Amino acid sequence: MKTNILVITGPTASGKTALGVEMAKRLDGEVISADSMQIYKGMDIATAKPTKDEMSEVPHHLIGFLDRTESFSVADYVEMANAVAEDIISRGKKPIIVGGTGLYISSFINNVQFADIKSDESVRARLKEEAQLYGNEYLLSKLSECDPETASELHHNNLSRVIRALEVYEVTGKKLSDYKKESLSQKSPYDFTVTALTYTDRQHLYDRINRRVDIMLENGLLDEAYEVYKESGKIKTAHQAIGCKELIPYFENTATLDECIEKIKQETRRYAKRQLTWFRNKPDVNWIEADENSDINFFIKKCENIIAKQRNI
RNA sequence: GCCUCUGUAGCUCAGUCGGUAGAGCAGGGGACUGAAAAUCCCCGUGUCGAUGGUUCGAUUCCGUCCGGAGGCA
Repeated sequence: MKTNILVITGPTASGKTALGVEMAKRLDGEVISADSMQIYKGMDIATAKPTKDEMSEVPHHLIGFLDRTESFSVADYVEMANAVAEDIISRGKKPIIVGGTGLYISSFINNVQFADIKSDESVRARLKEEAQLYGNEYLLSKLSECDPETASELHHNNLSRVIRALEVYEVTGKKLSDYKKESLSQKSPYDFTVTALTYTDRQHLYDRINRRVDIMLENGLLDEAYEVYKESGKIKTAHQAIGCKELIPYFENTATLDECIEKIKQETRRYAKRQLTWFRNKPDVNWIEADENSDINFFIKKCENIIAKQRNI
């Protein structure tokens, strides 16, 4: 019988982390984080990592293991998450996926087999230059000649995706659309029970976000962001973290602190909206809908009810 | 008290030489296979401050009233 893995997701600041810890305690499990920013060392406040207490109560994996100067990708994530899950199960424990990076979670659930095509910076740079010289439309039309299927799904302004598709074709001679089909050939060895937290009234979520940003500042976000700012030249992907990049204008004296704080809040709200969009239209998501009065016990109860309907968890 | 300016989308403002209006921002929806906390796409009906008048027709012109800003005493 397949192992059933519990997944806890939802927008940022919805309460995933705390629920993950509680469910791990109840199921004798360990948490596998699914968060593209918590993988990095440092940035503990900005990425709202679980606290030291939470991590000592329950083992957490794939958090804070990578230097900020390193780059990372979904393919790396799926590979590592698979290895960790296998290890946890071999020790007789339950893996629980907790996080808000939709692409990572979906790729793990669908057991996407990423082919061994690393990104080629020189090819990317050249394509980017071509786009600047001849326009985005030109690059997309170039893609539609070698990979019409992918091209038809992309907008010419979505340069990074157009470039990636062209890069794949140039480096391997094979279409990205074909790779995609092949990548879904193997079903996951696990079953999944996906739960997603949300709030009946979006404003409640936004209130939580605004409050959490204020707390982050009280906890020393400024110092942490400054550390990241100092090494910004060396950082490849970690600089995208919300809560760090928005403070740069403040450090460079081109905006006030208040303006930057507002920006952090706004970007976080928008991020939450995108996360909701990601999961809203995915099949088999069990939504846990909270209101302003819901506490951790409410989430635990709902989650347990959902699990109770599964046979193999 | 008098004079001038001003009141249009949640906010900042265009505009209609009279035929019920449009940008930016905010916000909402969507996509998503190697940077994903990223990247990209789509979405603008609102008693045009209130009330009378002129007119076939007023948010637009005129009168009055109520907000707001400035100037003179």
